[in-house]
Amino acid sequence: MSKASPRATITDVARAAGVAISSASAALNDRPGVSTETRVRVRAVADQLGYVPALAGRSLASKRAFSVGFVVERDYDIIQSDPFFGGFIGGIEESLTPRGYALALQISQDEAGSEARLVELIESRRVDGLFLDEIRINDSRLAALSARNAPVVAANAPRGEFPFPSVRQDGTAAIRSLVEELVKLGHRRIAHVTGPDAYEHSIERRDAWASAMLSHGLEPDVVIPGDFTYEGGEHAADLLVEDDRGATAVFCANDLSAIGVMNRLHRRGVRVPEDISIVGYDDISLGRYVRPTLSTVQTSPRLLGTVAAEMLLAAIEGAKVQDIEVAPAAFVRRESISTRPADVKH
Amino acid sequence: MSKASPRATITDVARAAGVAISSASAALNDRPGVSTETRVRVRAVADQLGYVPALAGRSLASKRAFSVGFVVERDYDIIQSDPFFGGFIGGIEESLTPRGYALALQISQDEAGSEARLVELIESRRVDGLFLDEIRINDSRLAALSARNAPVVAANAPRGEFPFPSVRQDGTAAIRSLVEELVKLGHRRIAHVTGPDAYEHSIERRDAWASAMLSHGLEPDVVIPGDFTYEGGEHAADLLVEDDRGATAVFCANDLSAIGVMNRLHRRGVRVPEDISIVGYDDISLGRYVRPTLSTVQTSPRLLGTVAAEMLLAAIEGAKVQDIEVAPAAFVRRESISTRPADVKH
DNA sequence: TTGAAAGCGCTACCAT
DNA sequence: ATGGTAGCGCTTTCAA
Repeated sequence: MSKASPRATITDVARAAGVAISSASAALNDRPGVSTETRVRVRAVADQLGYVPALAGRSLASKRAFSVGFVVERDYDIIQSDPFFGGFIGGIEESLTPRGYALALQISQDEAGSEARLVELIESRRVDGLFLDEIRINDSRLAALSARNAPVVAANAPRGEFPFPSVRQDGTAAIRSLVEELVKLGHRRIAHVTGPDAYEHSIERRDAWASAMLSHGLEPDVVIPGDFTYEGGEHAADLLVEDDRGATAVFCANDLSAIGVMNRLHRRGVRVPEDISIVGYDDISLGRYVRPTLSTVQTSPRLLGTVAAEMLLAAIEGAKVQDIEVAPAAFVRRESISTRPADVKH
Repeated sequence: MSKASPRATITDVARAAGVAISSASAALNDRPGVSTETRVRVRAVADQLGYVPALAGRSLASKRAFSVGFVVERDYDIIQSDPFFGGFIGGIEESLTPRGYALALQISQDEAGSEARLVELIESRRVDGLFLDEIRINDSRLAALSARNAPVVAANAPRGEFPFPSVRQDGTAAIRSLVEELVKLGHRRIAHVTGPDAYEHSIERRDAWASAMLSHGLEPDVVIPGDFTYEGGEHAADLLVEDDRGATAVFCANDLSAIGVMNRLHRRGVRVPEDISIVGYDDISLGRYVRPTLSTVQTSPRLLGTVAAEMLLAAIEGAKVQDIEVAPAAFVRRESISTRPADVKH
């Protein structure tokens, strides 16, 4: 191939096929009103010319961007170790590509920035719709986007009042069975290392833990603040060791902090699981690479992404989209839990 | 705000400001030929109307998509644990956003698919340019993209003949100093767990290791095939244990496989670093979360992303872009290495 | 400095 | 079934 031959346009195709532009368009897009013969001829000419429709033209005429946006709100350096991110995006892509849609991915460090990026994406009509995850209590993105009538699909939005359709994966059942498992192993004091209070899913996990504890007649009182990071887990471990309520098991709001807890306990001479049992949440691959391997709640970010993308495309096409609940997360027992140490009294 | 008020266009702005569309356009884009007074008035009207230029219009008229593409070639489930991915994308984003560009991210499972996606992105003019990483020997993407005159910037392309500009981070110096460090600790047999032969960077790391070994008068003969995965590392550990050449240290082509090696050795009763020292490559965060913490070569994916994006934008604007070399990767010593076990003879 | 108008590539409507 | 044509929202000449 020689120098930058300007790409063939639909006009070229029409001319070469000896038909009107409108017929060429109809033929290429499987619209009715074209004879089979014409359709075939146009197609042949089109791919002989290597014709690929230009997005900008389609976009301008059809008033659709053929892309959807996702803004990841993370510290640049933390994205690496993010559990949800990769899987969710992979899932999104999986539904998007066959439909000719692309994903515009943006990254933002903070809440204000991420809202600004979302608004910018939608207002510049760079995207036809948006994904939202990690919903905050009083999340300001919600009002900003509903005011603009943006098609939006959320992942794991809180139940109840919520302005957009959401795909959800229930984790409460898994949390209940994890508590039950620990109780069976003799544990009575099961602590919880939380996520940041600002997030709906932090609260949800905490509530699920608390209610499971209560249903076993146990007091959900050992609550250690965490922040979903490894370092937050390390700090939580320190607090736990200094705590005098003698927790023998800990349920952490995510795997990364659970691993922080685990490693810190180890460094301080506390044995896992002999002295303290640990359970995380997410099932990041890392959990299988640490020693002891981490018991956790297995979630399905990729599936959530696939479903979310399907929902969003439907919403963009004007359909009334219902919430979808995927199969609930499941408790996965690995090495990090065992029976309550014999010498602990209650 | 009420229902879907159609967004203001430049025509609305021009009319409201009482000027021609062309003047409004010039005023809004800082082009000369507009009086300060007009400029001010147009701007005022524009943001009173909440005007945001529509991408499709700009795109069609200016023949630019204002986005660039990146196709990640990964198994959907592996993306999660990918070290390079997140940082690189974060860096790209960092340079893109201030310039009004967005990133179109695609994911592909295999080589053929990823080439198809790249071609599709560029031919549909959905993007103005592309990033390439993980270059293969005889990478078919190269010809496909140069034939199409696509602006492309690669990350860590092989030195020598290469059709596109590349940002690179040298790792050979770090590998040399890692070998030197191990030699100082008394090691003589330093094995290498490779990446897949198909990748240029696998070869590069292996060559660097071999040449460092030779410069110390050591034979680079213990080469164990790996594939950059955790499981590949586990398998390599098995091979290593069964190998009779008595390696006392291993340099793995990446951190993930190094951690696989480490955990597997541990399970098989080989102590790290007492019996065998281990070094990885990448410096993924995970390396600091395992026990012992992993010695490694620290790379800078985010910086590579930032620089690559700057280069790509320049290339898109027609500039002749030179290769850029960022500060070399550095060897980071952590707990996974120590002196050669006393009982090993050579 | 300003305005008018052409045209980017496509879709969609309306005649024929 | 087919062709002509009016835009979509913007940039960019070119006259005035």
